[in-house]
Amino acid sequence: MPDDVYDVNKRPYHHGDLRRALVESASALLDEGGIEALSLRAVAGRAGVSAMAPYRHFADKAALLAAVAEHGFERLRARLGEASLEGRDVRRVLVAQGVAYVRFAADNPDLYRLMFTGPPAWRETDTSGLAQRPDTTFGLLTAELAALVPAGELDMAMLTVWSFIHGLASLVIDRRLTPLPPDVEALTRRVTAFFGEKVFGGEKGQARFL
Amino acid sequence: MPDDVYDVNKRPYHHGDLRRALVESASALLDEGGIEALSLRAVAGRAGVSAMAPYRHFADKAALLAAVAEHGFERLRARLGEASLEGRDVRRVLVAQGVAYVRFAADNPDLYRLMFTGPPAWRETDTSGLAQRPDTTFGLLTAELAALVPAGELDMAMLTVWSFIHGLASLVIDRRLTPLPPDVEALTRRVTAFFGEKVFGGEKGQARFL
DNA sequence: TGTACATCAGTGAACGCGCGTTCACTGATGTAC
DNA sequence: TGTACATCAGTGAACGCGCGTTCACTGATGTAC
Repeated sequence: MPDDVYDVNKRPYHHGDLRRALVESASALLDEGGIEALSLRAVAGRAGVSAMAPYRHFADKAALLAAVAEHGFERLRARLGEASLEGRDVRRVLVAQGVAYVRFAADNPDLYRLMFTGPPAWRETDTSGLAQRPDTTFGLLTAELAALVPAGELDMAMLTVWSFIHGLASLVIDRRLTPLPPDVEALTRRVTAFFGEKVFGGEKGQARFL
Repeated sequence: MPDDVYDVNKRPYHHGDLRRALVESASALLDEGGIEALSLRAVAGRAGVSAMAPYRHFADKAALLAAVAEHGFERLRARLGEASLEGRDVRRVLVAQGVAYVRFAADNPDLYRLMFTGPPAWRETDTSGLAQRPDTTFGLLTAELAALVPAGELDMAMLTVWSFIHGLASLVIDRRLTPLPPDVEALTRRVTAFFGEKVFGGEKGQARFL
């Protein structure tokens, strides 16, 4: 009989990095079965751990969901960061970020819903830290705007941009565009460019793009 | 002892208009306790009827929810219709409709979420009839656009407007604007006017509004 | 280096709950003759 | 006008399920001396 030391299948009693593993299990479950598949027991089971183990790392289910959402924002931020490298033309970057934003939502619809709408229990909670810190998602998306609009319009422009892209992403993942266009990404590119041209195209006398 | 005929509290065995009563009970529960409070049993109970009675009128819970959402779209459509009477200036009407739209969402957040996102079970279902018939909500909101944009841009303009206003409404009801502005309605008016001016303000040589 | 012991990170059984839905039923209504 | 009977619209008990969470526990680890 092999000693336990040599039994690869024998998991150590202590996991080592269970918190991270739980967040990843939860994200995977969300991806595969949607928010309904995301039960605490399923998350624990997928991480190879008993149903009670998560309580060592999270106060309750809501706390785990918050960590999943936070992880989602990190991933979205990374995508937007990549998009901002697509050239030096500010308008082109904005379109690239818009496309990346909608693509992220389309690739992770249930995660995106969790990030923004969350479970009903969050309604009264302050979850502002998740999305609005200026160095995070929203900030990245709108950091370029300062170069395009007068200072006095910056707040309005930021809110306009965010509303537009969030609305577009939401309509796409909730299947509210009918008939669903065959190429969502091409549509996103077109409408984002249209929006950008209208809102920023004529500013400061610069040439329109696209 | 009074005869049953004289007992006002004695409900007749047959309800008479239970279907409508159930939709109204469900809407009220949604308003009071959110989507989590909307169980089939609670809906039946509030209508003063046994837990099984709804099955005479709806195939299952999802069918009841669909009826509630449909009712919501009717109410939203009525609000937008009223807003369109606020004058003859097309841009002014568009702003009024935008404000009415966001106000509807803010007044009925859980209903609005049900209408657009719905329960997970709807994800694969075709619910397009709810929102996209051209004579309904979306159509009302964008019917005015034809006067403002070239025919070739109409599709893009409609999608832009809808994305913007749906995104704004969603951010408001999901509390994603921090700090929450003290007067959401004033903010809505400002940003909608800003959006309208940017997107339609310079078209066809007409003067900008607001 | 060895040992005692506090602390940490898991286990596993069980509880209580509300849910959607099934089942077999009964009271009320409408209609053919 | 009366009656038989099909159909409609409700009742009420019960089922099975998965859930989040509680409880008391045990194995593993780190540290003071």
